[in-house]
Formats: sequence, C-alpha cells, structure tokens
Amino acid sequence: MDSISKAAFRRLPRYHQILNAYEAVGREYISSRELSEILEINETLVRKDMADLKIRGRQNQGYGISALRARIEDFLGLQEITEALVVGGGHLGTALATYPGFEHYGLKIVGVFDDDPQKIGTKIGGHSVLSVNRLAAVIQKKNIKLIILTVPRHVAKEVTEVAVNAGVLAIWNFTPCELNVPSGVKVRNEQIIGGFMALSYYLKNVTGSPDDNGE
Amino acid sequence: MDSISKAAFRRLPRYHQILNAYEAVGREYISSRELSEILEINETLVRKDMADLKIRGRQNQGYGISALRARIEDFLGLQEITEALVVGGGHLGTALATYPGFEHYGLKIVGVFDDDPQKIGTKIGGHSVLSVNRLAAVIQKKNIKLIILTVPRHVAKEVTEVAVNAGVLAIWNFTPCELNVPSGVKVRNEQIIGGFMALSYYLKNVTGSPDDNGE
DNA sequence: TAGATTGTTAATCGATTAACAATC
DNA sequence: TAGATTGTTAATCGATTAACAATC
Repeated sequence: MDSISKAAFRRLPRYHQILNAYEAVGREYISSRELSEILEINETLVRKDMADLKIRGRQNQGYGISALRARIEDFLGLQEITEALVVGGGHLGTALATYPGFEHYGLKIVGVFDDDPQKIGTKIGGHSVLSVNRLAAVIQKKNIKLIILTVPRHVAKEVTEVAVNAGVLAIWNFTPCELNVPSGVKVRNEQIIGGFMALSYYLKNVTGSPDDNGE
Repeated sequence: MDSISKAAFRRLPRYHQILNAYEAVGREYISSRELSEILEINETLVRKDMADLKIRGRQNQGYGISALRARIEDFLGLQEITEALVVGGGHLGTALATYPGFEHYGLKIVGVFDDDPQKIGTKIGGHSVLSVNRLAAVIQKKNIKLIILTVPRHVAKEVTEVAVNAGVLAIWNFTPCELNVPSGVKVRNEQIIGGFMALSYYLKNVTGSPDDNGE
C-alpha cells in the first residue's frame, strides 16, 4: 500500500484546494515553484511530495492539475461516499450539516441528532433532527462509520461511548475534550480554540519580535 | 523573549484543555506520565515541553496544575483581552460569534458583519449585524487587530484586503482559500475539510492495514 | 529506605533543504 | 541552443526518544 510521511499528509488538503482554485480558472499545469510560493514552503519539498504520491511532472510545464487532484482524491478515498451523522444540532452542528461543499469530498451527512426536545423534529439541512437516544440504532441500521461531534463538552464522552459501541470507527471531534476510544477507532480533534491561541501569541508578540511563522 | 519549538507550540492547547478538565474536578498535580498517556505522546517529551516553558515539577507529585495552566495562558497572551470581529454571518459565523467558551481565553467578539441586506440589522450573539461596507471603518475606529473570516470563498480575498488595509494584523481563516497577505500579517488557516480528509483516508484503509495514527 | 518521579544529555529518527544531474 | 523545470541523492536541521542521574 502506498504511504507518505505524516508531514506530507498534512499538506495534501492544502495542495488540493489550490488545485481546485487553479482548475476553476482553467489552468492545466502548475509548477512546484508556484505551489511552493502559495504554501510558503520549499520548492524541493513540493517535488518530494509529488514523488511520494507517485505523480510525475513534465519538464518545463509542471504537474498536470487534474491528474494531481484526482491522485490526491484517490489517495484519500474522497471518491467513495462516506456517510456521517452530525451529533449536536447547535450552530456549529448546523453549519456542518448544511455546508454544501462537503459533497465534493464524498462526505454525505445522513442525519442530525440532538437531545433538546425543542429541537427534535425540526429540520436542519433537510434532516429531521432525531433524539440522541436513537443514535446507536441509526448507526447500526445504516452501518455508519463516522460521526461528527458538536455536542457540549459535558456529554462528549458519553456520546462517544454510545457511538463507538454501536460500531463507529471514526470521530470528527469539534468538542474541546480529549476523547478516550479503543484502538481501531480514529479521532480527529478539531480543537478550534487552538487556532486562536496561535493568533493570540502572535498578536501579543508582534511588536518587537521579527516575523516568525508558527503555522 | 521566551520561545519553544513549533511542535511544542502546537501541543499547548491540548495541554491546556487537559489541565482545565483536571482542575475542574479538583486535582492539584498531574504527572508527565498522565499527560503523556492522555495525549498519546512520549513521557520525556512532556517533560521537555515543561522545561521549555520554564515550568518545574515536583518529584513524586508532578506539575502543579494551576501554575502550569497560568503559565501557558501567560505564554500565549490569553490573559489580555483580544477583540475580534466576525465577518460572515452564516451558520459558522454565528457559531463562532455566540460560542460562550471564548471569553475564558480572552477572545471577545465585538461585532458581526455580513453583506446580505436581509441579515443586516438582525442580532447575532447580541450584536446587530453590520454591512461589510462598514468593516474598514469599524476596524479603524476600534483599533481591531483580529478578524474571524467565515465568508463564502469567492469574497474571502476581497474582504481580507479591506481588513488588512484597515490595519488588521491577524486573520483566523475558516474559508478554504489560501489568503495572500503582506508580511507582518498572520493568517491561521482552519481548513476544516482537512480534518475530514484524514478521517476519510483512515476509513478507506482500516481494513487490512494495522493501526496507524496520522494525528 | 525504596519507589516514584523530574530533569538533562546524548542518540536516534524523521523531515526539510541544498546541490546537482536529467530532460524537454 | 538556452532556459525552465523535474527528480533524486546527500547533507542538514529539528524533534523525539532512550538512558540515566538527581531528588523527594
């Protein structure tokens, strides 16, 4: 099976979105130099990433955009549909449940859950909000592998346990909790506040210190 | 000025949230071992991070939780208030504008902007939504350094330019665009879809391959 | 004391970059 | 051809880990 470094893996979404933008304006090729400048990384690193992805460029032209994009999508499995449930029907859950861009990545939201009786039965992004009591049953019935967790932190662990026991294998965690899951279940922590922390550090240190870039 | 490695920097938010949780249940000390287990990193690495932060532990007990938390907050500048404007009053912008947890980190939302005449004048999180036409004026008048960008991608660059020209120094970017800013302005790309990509890869490769962990 | 734990140095590992050959 | 660009190897840099001394 093909494999790339962790660091390269983290660059894939960024490459992908640049390719999208270039493709949208009709460009066919992009050079390692252009990619490196947009991402502010070294040119050689881009070429090494491409080599690791087994993508070959053309001398004098660069890399074929649509082939490269397709390769990244294939590598990440974005061409197969991934069905997911959103658990937590607050603003963030609503944002994620209604985000139209997800379909381009194969992500399909097939249900929204909440524990607020006021919300149950209302519509979010075309889905009737269901009670979290029914979460396990729906996971099993639809054979769901991924949940998107946007619940308040105090119920995060509880919901996780229910979902994992029902067979979920991946959790996209937007709560600030470090979840505890059995091995074989993958958690992606979004930890949104972390982004702010980096900016706060920057703002408190701009005056005086030269341009760092703690990306 | 004190400084830590980029990699250590990225661990700070995770340490911080664990400390919060432990403090909330009344714990006073935490060992490098406990931290390492929760974060699934090496014990020595935790101790090295603490040393870099100039935090000293106690033999047999570990690190004092409240001192450590305070040190991280101080290091990141979370104890001073950072005022920010949310630009984009969609679901995501609303979620960020109304998130109650931000105040604990010194982040204070002081305005919400949108370009939809239907939305302008309505309330989001206690703020009357203002027209983006007034963004530059408000940035200048209130001397705002940070904007939170949740606009649709096709206006992202335009809004960024306006904000940067008006004097903003940091952009918390929730759009999928790679923004182009002058040096001295810091962008934090949230690129939410990247999180899904990592999970998609995992789900498409679980069967067969052993437990990797591309955190 | 023995055990638990921190703190630090040196060794290792992994990622990035410099140098340069290959080629269209 | 000269110039632009990829592709690859070796050198460098940065981050993690192993080993172990220090100490409560």
